[in-house]
Amino acid sequence: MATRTRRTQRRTEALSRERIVEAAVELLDAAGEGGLTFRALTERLATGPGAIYWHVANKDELLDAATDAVVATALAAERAGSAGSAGPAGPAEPTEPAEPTEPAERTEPAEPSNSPQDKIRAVAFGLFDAMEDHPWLPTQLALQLSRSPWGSVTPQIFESIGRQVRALGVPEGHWFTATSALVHYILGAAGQNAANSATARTLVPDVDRAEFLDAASKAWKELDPDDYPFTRAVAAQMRDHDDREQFLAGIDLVLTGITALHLPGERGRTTSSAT
Amino acid sequence: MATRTRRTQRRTEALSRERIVEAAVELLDAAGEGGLTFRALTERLATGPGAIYWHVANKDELLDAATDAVVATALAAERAGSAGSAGPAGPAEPTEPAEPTEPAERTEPAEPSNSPQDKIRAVAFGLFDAMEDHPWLPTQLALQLSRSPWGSVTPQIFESIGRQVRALGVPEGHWFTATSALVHYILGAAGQNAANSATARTLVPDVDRAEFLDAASKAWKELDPDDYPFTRAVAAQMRDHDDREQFLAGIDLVLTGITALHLPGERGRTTSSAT
DNA sequence: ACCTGAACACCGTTCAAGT
DNA sequence: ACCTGAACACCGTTCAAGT
Repeated sequence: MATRTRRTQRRTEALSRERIVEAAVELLDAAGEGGLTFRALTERLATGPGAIYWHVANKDELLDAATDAVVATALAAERAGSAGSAGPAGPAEPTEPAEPTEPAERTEPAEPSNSPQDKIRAVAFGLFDAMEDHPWLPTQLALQLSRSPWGSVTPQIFESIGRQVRALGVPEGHWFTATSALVHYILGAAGQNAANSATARTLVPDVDRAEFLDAASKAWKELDPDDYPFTRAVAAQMRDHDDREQFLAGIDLVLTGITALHLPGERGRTTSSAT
Repeated sequence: MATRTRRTQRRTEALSRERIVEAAVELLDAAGEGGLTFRALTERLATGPGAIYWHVANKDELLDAATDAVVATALAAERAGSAGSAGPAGPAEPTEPAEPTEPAERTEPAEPSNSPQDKIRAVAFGLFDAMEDHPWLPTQLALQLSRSPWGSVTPQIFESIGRQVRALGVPEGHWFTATSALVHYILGAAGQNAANSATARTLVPDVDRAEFLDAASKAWKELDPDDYPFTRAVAAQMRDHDDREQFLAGIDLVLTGITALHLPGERGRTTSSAT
């Protein structure tokens, strides 16, 4: 009732950069890009703005730190999953069968084999999931990239993917190209997917994701037939696609390109595909 | 002299949505994301904010319109270059022997052949150049994608690439996957490159791009050897890479994956590579 | 129908002052 | 060294009023 929202929690731990970043992530998760405000932060942390500025230079730095933290967690979680080279790594990750339209016997690499390809897929899905959990992540990633292209986040992702590119046997001269291609595809596709999910949740909360894609598909079908013949033709495919399956197919496509172009001897072996 | 900046130009043409978007692009080009302000716009167009709001719902819509306009121009410019459809698709695609590691006799497809591959490269470089000319474009693209994933810009790019994927002979069932992979790579890689250029220009105006990459490369070499062995190893490659050559190599990599995976009969023919 | 411009609510950031 | 909180400059947006 009081117009003055009372401080939600007495400050138990001293203010610290870490605590501030943590609160920032919570605010972003709860209310999106617009939810992170120095005033909201101030209230949640039970301080004044000056206290925050003591630990953090400005809002951009805070956003970068939040982005860094979330990406680091995603990559660390993945690394743990494939950690012990020995570990049987548990049964088959029965998270959920997904069950999209029909096929997709397995959407993801069910058994975490230790091949470089599977590790790349694991890293990719780690980022994929992080973007679904934190819908603000793709945008912030793009913003940070434009602020400092080779800043703190890029090396993290680059390293995770690059190690596996090296393990694949790609000759050193092509490491940069191959890794860049993978990273660009992964960030782009995962981001697009996260945007879909977020829009489905936000714009039409009562409607599920399938219905959202259905609406988008219908919009595509109503495009000008002269200007957009291809997009119209592919509208149904867009509606019916399963995200994770599609994402995985794209990764395999890039992996196939890498092996075909840079591992002339082993075309057949590397990528799974239909087989 | 007067503290009040006099209206820079008497309004010659009536205010229109088109004129507003044009001014918005000019402001973005001149001063970046922060340069577009309703106050700046108001002054440049010699009006009040209310007039602008008569033609445009809000700032997001204006940014979307500016993004749309720039992308449309980029794609139209490319389309003009490769007009004819009659082409018998040429002999055996002697586009270029690739030969990555050192030479780069010519960075881009010099002669605009009519093969689908070359048209894809042309579209890609059209977007690449647009992002270099308009450093705010990658970020706005990402923002628009997160606002309305299948909005107005996506179909434009999707259509341009997708038509060529179809012309490539990719079976219909794979159109969506193949086109998505190409689009994600192109947007991601072009955006990263644009960020590099923009940072080189902005942060260190007196220093050229090569020196900027040199600095970034040095930063990579100083990363923790235990945590970042790959990134450190690839730092020199990052420093020495030629942007357009690299960009093209990535496109060819994805194209190779598409042909290898989806055109089983014609592995040799499509993408140039070493042959 | 189209435009004006004062006013409002909100935001990032600063800084003199406290402990 | 770390925190407080009032104050400042600026921004997107609204709206009663004009033509």
